Amino acid sequence: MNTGQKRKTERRQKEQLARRRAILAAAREVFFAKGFMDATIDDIADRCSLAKGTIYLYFRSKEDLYTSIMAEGMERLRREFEVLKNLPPGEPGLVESAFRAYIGFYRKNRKYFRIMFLSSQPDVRARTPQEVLLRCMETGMECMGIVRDLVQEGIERAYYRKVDSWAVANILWASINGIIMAYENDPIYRDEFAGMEMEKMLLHSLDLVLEGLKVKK
Amino acid sequence: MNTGQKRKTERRQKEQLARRRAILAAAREVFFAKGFMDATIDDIADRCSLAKGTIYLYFRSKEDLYTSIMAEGMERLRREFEVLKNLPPGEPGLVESAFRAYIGFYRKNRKYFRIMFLSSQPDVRARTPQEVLLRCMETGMECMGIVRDLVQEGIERAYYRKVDSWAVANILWASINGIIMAYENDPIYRDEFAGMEMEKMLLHSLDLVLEGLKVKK
Amino acid sequence: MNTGQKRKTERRQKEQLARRRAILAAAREVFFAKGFMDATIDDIADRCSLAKGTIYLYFRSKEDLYTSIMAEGMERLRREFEVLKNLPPGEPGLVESAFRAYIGFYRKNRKYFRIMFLSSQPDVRARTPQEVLLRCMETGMECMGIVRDLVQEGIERAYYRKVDSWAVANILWASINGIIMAYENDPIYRDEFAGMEMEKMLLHSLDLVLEGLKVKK
Amino acid sequence: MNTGQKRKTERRQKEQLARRRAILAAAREVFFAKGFMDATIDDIADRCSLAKGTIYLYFRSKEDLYTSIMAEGMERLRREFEVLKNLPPGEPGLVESAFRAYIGFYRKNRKYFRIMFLSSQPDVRARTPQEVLLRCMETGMECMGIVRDLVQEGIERAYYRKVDSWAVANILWASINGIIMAYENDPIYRDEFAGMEMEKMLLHSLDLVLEGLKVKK
DNA sequence: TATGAATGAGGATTCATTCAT
DNA sequence: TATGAATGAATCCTCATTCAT
Repeated sequence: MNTGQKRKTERRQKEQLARRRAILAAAREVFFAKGFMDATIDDIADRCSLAKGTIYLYFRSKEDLYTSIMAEGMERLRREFEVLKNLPPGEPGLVESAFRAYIGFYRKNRKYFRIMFLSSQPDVRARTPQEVLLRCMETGMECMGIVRDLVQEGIERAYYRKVDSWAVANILWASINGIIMAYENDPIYRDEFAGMEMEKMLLHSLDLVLEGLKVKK
Repeated sequence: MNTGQKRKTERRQKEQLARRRAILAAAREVFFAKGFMDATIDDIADRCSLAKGTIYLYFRSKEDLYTSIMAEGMERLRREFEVLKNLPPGEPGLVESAFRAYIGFYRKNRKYFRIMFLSSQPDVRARTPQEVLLRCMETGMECMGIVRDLVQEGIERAYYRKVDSWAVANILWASINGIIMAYENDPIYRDEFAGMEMEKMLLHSLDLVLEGLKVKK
Repeated sequence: MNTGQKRKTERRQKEQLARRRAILAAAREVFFAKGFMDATIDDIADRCSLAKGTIYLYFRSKEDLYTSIMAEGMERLRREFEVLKNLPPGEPGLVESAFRAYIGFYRKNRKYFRIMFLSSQPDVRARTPQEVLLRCMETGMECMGIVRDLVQEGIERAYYRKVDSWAVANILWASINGIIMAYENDPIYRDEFAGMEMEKMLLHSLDLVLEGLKVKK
Repeated sequence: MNTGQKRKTERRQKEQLARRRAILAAAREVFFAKGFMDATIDDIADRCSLAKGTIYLYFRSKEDLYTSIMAEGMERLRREFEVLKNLPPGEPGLVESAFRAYIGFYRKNRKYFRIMFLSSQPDVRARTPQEVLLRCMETGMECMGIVRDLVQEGIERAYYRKVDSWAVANILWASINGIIMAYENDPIYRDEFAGMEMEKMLLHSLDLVLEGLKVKK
């Protein structure tokens, strides 16, 4: 009630938030490095110099931690795409911007990918609460919605052929994911096999799809 | 030495092969249903009515079993693509045929997908022998090589623009994987979100890319 | 020193007592409901809306709390029996009165029974300070002493045979406990098996023993 | 099928039984000494020189072990009482024989008592499968049924008053339990307080009840 | 005095792998 | 070769207790 107490509470909340963040940071590193199965709570506790029990004051379980990282990644993605909403409409090249935004997101958050999009093993799924999966999917849908709108606008302005803009958004999305996944799946893929930098491959892909979208003269 | 012994040996080898197949079949079912982490050797032994110890006479470890399934899937894929080699060259629509071959493969081997392409978690990777990963990748490359040749031929016959045929093969491949993955990742995706059957989405994607490949008049 | 301070101290002491009682009340409910093993200090702290640390300002340990409840029960029992001391001596039926007093106590304090008489598991014992066990036993002895006196009086007035009055007191006591325990041990016992209300069974028992005590004509 | 195999199987079964017994023996000692809460699977494994995991090949859980001991005790009790069924009917003193049988059982199986009759804490109950509790109760009922029959016979032969023989059986049973419990609850009880050996006390109790049963002349 | 965050020892259970028969 | 009993390392989570504020 009085200001002293209020301050105290505030500081405590700040500390709690900081602690939570520290744990999440540790968990991120450990999960990124080892995956769900091989990561241990001890690893995480050690890395943030807290007692094992403390982790459980902030997160209910190993799964809870894992899905928190998933949600974190999705939130980052959402933020990256928010920017696109504020682009001046009507210009050509907006789809390309979206594409580049996604690439940018990937570049900045490589490690999240495995956790966000590649966790489809039944064992991992079994441990992920439906609710979290749904929230992740919704975020993805939201981002794809933005892409769809951009495509739709291009169609309306006669830059693009009359295609199903929602499908195109999905396809663009999936293509990027597929390419990233191929590269991520094996570090040697890039140089030895694909013979091309991932980014160059992604731009190739963009070019191909955009070309396919264009109205023919 | 004598024919009797030979026969005996032959029969024994046959039995061994059958045993090995039975174990693989059991492992397939179990891994498909539960994923690597949640599957147990007991599950597999029970399902093929063999003793746990017997499994270890045929496979070195749980990982060995898992990667054998991976290799199995790859082999199936290779066989599916072999057909494409024998198509009469020069006709248009060959790329589409390859695309459809891949879709066909997926339709017949849905469950292999997770194991073949989605096993990129570091924990699973850590347990997969490099050698197996390489073999899988080679098979993939081989298949993509076929697609590349088809694209290349299209370019030479002036059906397609002069693009990097290897990149296009990779992109086609990745797009399909990306789309399948999106659908596989969540069964509710299809109806609730994408609003479209996976196959229709795949064909959309093919259309888009092919359109992007075509020479403009 | 001055009256102001004194009042302050008094109020503080009152508050402390109230706090202590609140904690005991919470502990009672929790121990009654869950037993020692499954009860947690958190449960207790939550139920009395105090911080976990506060509990430790009033009680040394979980065991301390538990044994305090034991002592509490014994104190209630003692109070119930105090009444018997003031009964007009010499009348017949005094033993029956004692018996009924005990039943009355049980009826009012059912939940204490488990804690008072059934805590003989070595694990619970190991955590109970000798001193508390002794105090409990002394209280029990005191109450049995009253019963013994009543029996003794009956003998002297030639209502009863010349038996060991102390043994009889013990036996009466044990019989009641045994019967109550049988019923308490399983709620289904009463209806399904014993085919009789506990109280009726207790009175049967009293009747049998009293009959055994009576001088034969 | 062939004799060799059969023998093998037989021996294996024998070994398994022996192992199971060894584990039970170890568990008995540990549970007797420490109670459920303080006993650990490690204790038990150590005591029978087996690996912890081996325990779980024979028993599903710590609870399963505990209740197996309970059942064991009940089985011993049943066997002790079986003898009574074969007593020549019609003689006086049969009830006394039953009483003595129970005392004999107790003397031989002291440690089972805590586990059989004193496990009424809600926490212990919560971990005991209903089914086991029921089976235990049934065995108890069966034994009491024998006592009831003996009482009934006494009534029919006019040795005893016309009382509810089932209630008397229950009361006899409960009295013994109550007395044993009092002594068991604290080893110092016997000498310091009751001033009498438990067995003497039990016989006192028997005397009292029998006297109460007798027909008065 | 009251708080409640932090601690970390402790224990049940699982399961891949081995090995005696 | 086939068996399946035995192993024991590995790990998640709980909770009584402490202590800085």
